[in-house]
Amino acid sequence: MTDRNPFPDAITQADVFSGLGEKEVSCIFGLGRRNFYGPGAVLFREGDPAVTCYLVLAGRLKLTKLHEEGKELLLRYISAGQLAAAIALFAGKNYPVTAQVVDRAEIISWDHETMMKLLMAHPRLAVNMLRAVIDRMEELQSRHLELHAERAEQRIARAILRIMNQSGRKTDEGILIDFRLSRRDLADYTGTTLYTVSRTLSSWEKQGWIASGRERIVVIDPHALMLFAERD
Amino acid sequence: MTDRNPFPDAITQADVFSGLGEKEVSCIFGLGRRNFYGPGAVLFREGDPAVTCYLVLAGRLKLTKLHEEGKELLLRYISAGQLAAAIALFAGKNYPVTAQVVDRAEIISWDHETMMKLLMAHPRLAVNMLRAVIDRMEELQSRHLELHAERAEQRIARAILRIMNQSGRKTDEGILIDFRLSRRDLADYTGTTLYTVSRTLSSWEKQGWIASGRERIVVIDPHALMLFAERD
DNA sequence: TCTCTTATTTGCGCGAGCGCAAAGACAGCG
DNA sequence: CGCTGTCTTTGCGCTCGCGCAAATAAGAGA
Repeated sequence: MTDRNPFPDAITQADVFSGLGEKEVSCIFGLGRRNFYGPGAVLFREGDPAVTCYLVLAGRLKLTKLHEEGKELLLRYISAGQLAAAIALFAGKNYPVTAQVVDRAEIISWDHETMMKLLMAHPRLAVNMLRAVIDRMEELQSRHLELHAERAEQRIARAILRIMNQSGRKTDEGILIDFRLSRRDLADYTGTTLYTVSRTLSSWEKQGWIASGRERIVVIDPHALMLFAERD
Repeated sequence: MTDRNPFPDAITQADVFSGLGEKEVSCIFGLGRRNFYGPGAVLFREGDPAVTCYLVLAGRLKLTKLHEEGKELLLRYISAGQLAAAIALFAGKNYPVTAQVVDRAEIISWDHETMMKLLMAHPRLAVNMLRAVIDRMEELQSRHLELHAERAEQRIARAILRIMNQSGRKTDEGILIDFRLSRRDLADYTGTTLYTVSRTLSSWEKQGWIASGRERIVVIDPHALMLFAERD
């Protein structure tokens, strides 16, 4: 993120750009708008007309879907190199989710017409996006199955392992999950409640599998969690 | 489906082909293989290497995902004009679901390399597929939210309404759901059990909202079901 | 350092709906 | 027309985990 290297390799080589030439990528980037957002900022809200697609350059978003007063579902986190709101390609749609910044984030965005022209000009880009969406579809299908078939504690275990794999940072204590993650977030992500998550984490902490503080989790024994998630 | 009109308008004008010329469509069709399948036939099984994409010309498929002995989730039905297994575009993947024929079905299929070439040659096709996948993603997200936030009976109401809208046929009794749909299927679709579905349908039958028999449901009062699904 | 706010823990009771079991209904087939 | 397998119904008990309430802990800001 220095001035000399405005688009780090990690981004220009993001999955959505694989197979595209350097020139094509910089042309695509040139048509987008870059912005910074602080923690808690809302990129778009569920129900708003979908007019803009986003690519996260740095930081992290969370996508949520609302249901009545207070109840919400945390659908997924979007981290650097990933797209959000592919839906905005298609005119006349509304965002089906709300996107909120977790950490401070840098984001590039394209409006609907621009992105559609880019897709028609670069079939490879369309195919890459198709792949990204299909991958997410698969993940969501798996979580849907878990929600249907597994007990609350197992879903919590899987959620922690999934988030750990995506965003874990190794420390001498164990694998630290590197952003604010409250009991409430985990509950919204796993389809349980704050209370159940808290009770479960407490019991794992007593067993020495994890260490946890306020909005902070360190996984000490991932293997134990895996076994727990897999067992009948 | 006469000899003179091997691909009826309903199919050649399917959403995935919108915006493509007649010549392009017939070229795409020419590269596929057509087949008939009987009820219960399995097109592909979860975990098999994904090598072929399918488009349903007539009939109906169901996509399911397995979890342990006997437990399964019914992800969605695929009816005429819809694609299945877009995942097969990408080498080295496995089918994440099982596809089974419900009624007798006619299906056209393309292997992985062919479809990938078609996508690169016809960006419009790629964009249409992207749209189809995104639409399904949205539907799955909504169902995921329901599974998380609503009680079993409300989810069953929504499921019946959704299936009714997709496949209802008007009769003098009410709106008939036009294919074999067992209590077990509904349970797998809504994430409940056969028992809960049976109890719920019985109670609605007593209220006169529906009529039901073995693997058969007629919706008499859709409005009552809607109100029931929406209420807190 | 003190205060205020927000996150977390834990006890307790309750209700939705799961799941077994057994009986009843219906379709298909010879 | 009766047999057989499958689908459906319904009673009953039990468990998971929700959800309130109240206490406690941990940051954030002045």
